[in-house]
Amino acid sequence: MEFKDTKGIFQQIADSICDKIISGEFPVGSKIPSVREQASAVGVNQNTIMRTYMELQRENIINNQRGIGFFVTESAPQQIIKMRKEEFFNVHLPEFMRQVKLLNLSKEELKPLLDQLNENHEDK
Amino acid sequence: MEFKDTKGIFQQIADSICDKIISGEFPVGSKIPSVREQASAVGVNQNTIMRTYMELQRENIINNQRGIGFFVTESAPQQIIKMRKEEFFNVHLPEFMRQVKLLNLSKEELKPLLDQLNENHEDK
Amino acid sequence: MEFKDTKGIFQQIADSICDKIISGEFPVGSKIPSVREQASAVGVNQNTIMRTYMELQRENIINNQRGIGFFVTESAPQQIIKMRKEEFFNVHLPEFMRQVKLLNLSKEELKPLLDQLNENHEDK
Amino acid sequence: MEFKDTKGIFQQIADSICDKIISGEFPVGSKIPSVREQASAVGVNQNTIMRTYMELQRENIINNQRGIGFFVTESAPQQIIKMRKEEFFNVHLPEFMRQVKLLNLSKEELKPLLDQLNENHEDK
DNA sequence: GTGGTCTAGACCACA
DNA sequence: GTGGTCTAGACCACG
Repeated sequence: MEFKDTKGIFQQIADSICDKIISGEFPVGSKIPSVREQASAVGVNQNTIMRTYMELQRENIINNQRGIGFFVTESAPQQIIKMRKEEFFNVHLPEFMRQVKLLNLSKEELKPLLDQLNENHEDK
Repeated sequence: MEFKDTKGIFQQIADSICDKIISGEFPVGSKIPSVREQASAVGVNQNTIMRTYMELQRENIINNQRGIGFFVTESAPQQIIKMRKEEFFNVHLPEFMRQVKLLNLSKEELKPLLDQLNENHEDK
Repeated sequence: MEFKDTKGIFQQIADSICDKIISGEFPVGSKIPSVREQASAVGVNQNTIMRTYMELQRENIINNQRGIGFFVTESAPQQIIKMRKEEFFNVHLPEFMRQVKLLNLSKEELKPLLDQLNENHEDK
Repeated sequence: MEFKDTKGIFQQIADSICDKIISGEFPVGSKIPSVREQASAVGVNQNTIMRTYMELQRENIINNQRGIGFFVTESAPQQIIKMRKEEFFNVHLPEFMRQVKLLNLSKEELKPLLDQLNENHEDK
């Protein structure tokens, strides 16, 4: 049996920032909130935010212009989407299907999800 | 912003035992593996298993006959399914749909899931 | 801080036998129930009863006539009462008074106890 | 026959903390000693204290502010007193009266207790 | 510094 | 053999 490691708070914050990048809320090249702003916004210690930003910088998702702030890199959205899709198909989807099977859920019960899929399809 | 606390190993083991209860591998009234057996089976310390079992006992999913072992209670499967469904519809499904939307996934990409749903439907 | 050790099951059974000796239910010289009887009566393993009896024998409260059974000794009641009074005044009474003080209980609330005391007095 | 389970050290520590809460030594809202402090203070392992605190938290007697410490809840004193009174009248008092009867104790012998009661009465 | 989890190993009471 | 408690010591995330 393998155990999943903890998803630290800093990771969860990083995820939410990535969400905003791929949803367009933080466009390529834009400045993301400062450490202080972010810290008070999510009610967390500045150290934790700093660690989040450092991590994102290491992954080339943001970069730092000293004294000014952190900015979304050119390649950020592609990178994030690639990582997310991998994670989705390797982890979330299988786990979701396991639950669906275990609870023996019907199409009826998952109607909202099916509707969602139809909308996505239309976008293309 | 709310943060999910770490899912400790003991919790993950509890979940896997619950899985086995609702899948019928551990029927109502049956004895589940002893603390020591379970510990060596999953490669974990006895204390960790003990904590798992105590937790499940507090939730009336298993009970204890001193010197003999832990047994699956009558009400265990219903309770677990109830809890799981709540968690599914309140947490997992919304999160799953959020991902599906964010990654703009098509029906095509989720074909395995749709097949799964069709099978479940037929069982009924 | 000092911690009280466990009162084992065998001890609790011994106590209940002593109760019956000083209350007259098991008079001096009488035969107490056999290990097997006692075991099935209190729903406990025979080993546990055996240990109880051995303990009581060591304290000269009962003695053993091989092949016949265990009998209440001449000195048993005095011994027990002496031990009990010591324990009562050194342990139970102080603890009881502590609770009474902590919960700030009134005479009214302890009326049953006071009545009990009056009855005892009359007996003398 | 029912057997009382061992009162573990962690339980005894919990009781002593409850004592301090209802006696006013740990007022509502105040921080109780940290796990490490308490552990070294009572000469016990940290895990044992941790278990004590977790138990008290489950009963809503204390709550936790991450990284800061455990604090006495608003409702703690009422809860504790309620529980204690129940236990007193259902368990301790009957047992005490049983002892008093069995040992045929007189008012004279329980004078300290009666004095205690008079003091409590005056407080009201 | 705080809580929180885990390991390794011991010892106990009970069946 | 079973559960159950405790110790000693380590490591983590968070403030």
